[in-house]
Amino acid sequence: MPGTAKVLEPRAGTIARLRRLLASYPGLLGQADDPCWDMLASGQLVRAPAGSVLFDESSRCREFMLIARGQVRVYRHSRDGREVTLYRVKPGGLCFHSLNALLHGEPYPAVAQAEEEVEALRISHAAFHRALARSAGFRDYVLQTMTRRMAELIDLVSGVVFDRLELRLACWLGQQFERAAGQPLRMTHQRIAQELGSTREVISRLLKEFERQGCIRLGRGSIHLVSTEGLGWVARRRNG
Amino acid sequence: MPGTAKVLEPRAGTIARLRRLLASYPGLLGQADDPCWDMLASGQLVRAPAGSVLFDESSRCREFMLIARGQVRVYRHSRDGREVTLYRVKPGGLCFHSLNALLHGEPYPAVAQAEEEVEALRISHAAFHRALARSAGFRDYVLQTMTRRMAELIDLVSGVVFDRLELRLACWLGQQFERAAGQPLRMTHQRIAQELGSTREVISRLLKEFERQGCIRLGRGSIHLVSTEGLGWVARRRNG
DNA sequence: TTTCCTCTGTGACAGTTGTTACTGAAACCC
DNA sequence: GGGTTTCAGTAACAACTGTCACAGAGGAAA
Repeated sequence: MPGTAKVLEPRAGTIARLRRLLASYPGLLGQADDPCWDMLASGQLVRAPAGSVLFDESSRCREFMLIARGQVRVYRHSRDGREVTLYRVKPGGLCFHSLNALLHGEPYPAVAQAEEEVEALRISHAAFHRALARSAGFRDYVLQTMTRRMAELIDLVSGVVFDRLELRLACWLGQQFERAAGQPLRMTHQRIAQELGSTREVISRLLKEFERQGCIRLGRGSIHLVSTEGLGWVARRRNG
Repeated sequence: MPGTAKVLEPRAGTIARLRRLLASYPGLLGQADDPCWDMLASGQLVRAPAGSVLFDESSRCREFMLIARGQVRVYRHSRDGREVTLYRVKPGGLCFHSLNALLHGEPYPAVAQAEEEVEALRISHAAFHRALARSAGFRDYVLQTMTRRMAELIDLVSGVVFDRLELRLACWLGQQFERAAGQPLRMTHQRIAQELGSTREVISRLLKEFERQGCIRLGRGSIHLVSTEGLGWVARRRNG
């Protein structure tokens, strides 16, 4: 049908561009339909520098964001200055808090901070709701992603309730080294404490113990993996 | 249109019956459309006695359930025999774990146990997916409920990470007394421990302390409210 | 080099929570 | 009543975690 081809061509170009941009969203693109592409095409590409706060306890997020590059850490403060990471939003995932704000209109206390420079597709309230109403693919994507995140949160709960900090730390280190393919981690003890909801001194103490056991080697601002087995041996004693 | 009225009559009857049955689901019924009613009408009414386990760590739940009466507690075990309640499914709510199983096909380790006799509408895998694809109202309901539950879970996480058990217990008691309109709670210390992920002795110790402070009065298998203010005073020192 | 600042190490201590062990009271069933 | 089970109270202890205080190492900047 050469007649329709002309009309489709610019759209095909847009779709190809979006496909490149959102290459990390197989779950979304794989089942994207027309209304979903409409929503994506209406999105506005935005950038946020590393360290910038996307929303915090007081402000509320009014738009829906699809992260194309970089990652966002969502965490909570306690009154006495401690923190816990609740989850991370990476390319392919979505932010529960923006979803919550869009669906219920109520803000939800947490801070979202870009850990690296973030490039994201910003989608308006209206376009989001339109896509949710019309695109089966988008709905599936949202539901799938939400339930997966919920499962992570439940693991977090049972970890915090049942496991000693030593075990949680060992597991966390194991994951990090796996992601980094064994490369040394550039990370201060303070940041690990904020990750796990503890304090610097306690983390230092436990790390030093791991070093004495020959699992890791500590440097200033860095942690080197020495023995995956040793770390795994500690981590396997989990309780959950 | 008297011609169509005849056809609609049995359906209208079904809908009226379902409305009565699911009276606690305003969020669902308020926006129910035809495909949603189809799903509900296809459901099978089932009963489970108090104490029965609907699914546990090994079995997986294959159907979607809408609770019409009674409530279900979903919790996790630790290796050493402790428990934490993750959430409750009550009339009007839905079970994340069945959702997870239906959407991802993977089981998720937790136990669901009826706390009272439960009457529920059991909906098949197929009918669930059909409704999800066709009913905007059902989708909205699912998403709304899921995000609300997610918010509860996040509160649970920050409570467990930041707050002392004393505060969590005081808050929990406060909520229970509020629900019971000040009536004494019928509840053993053991069950409270399982609720909060602790042990009986610790809960006994804290409750005794509350009694000494004049907040509550303890009996065998029951707790009487003495001073809402006293309890509130403890609970207000939260950290989250 | 000197001066900061950040990060880490550490010891001592306190508070909280879990564990063990045992006691007795209350309810329940014969 | 007598025996049994469930529930609560308690004390002593151990383990874990957080807090405070301070020392010192390593870098960066002046």
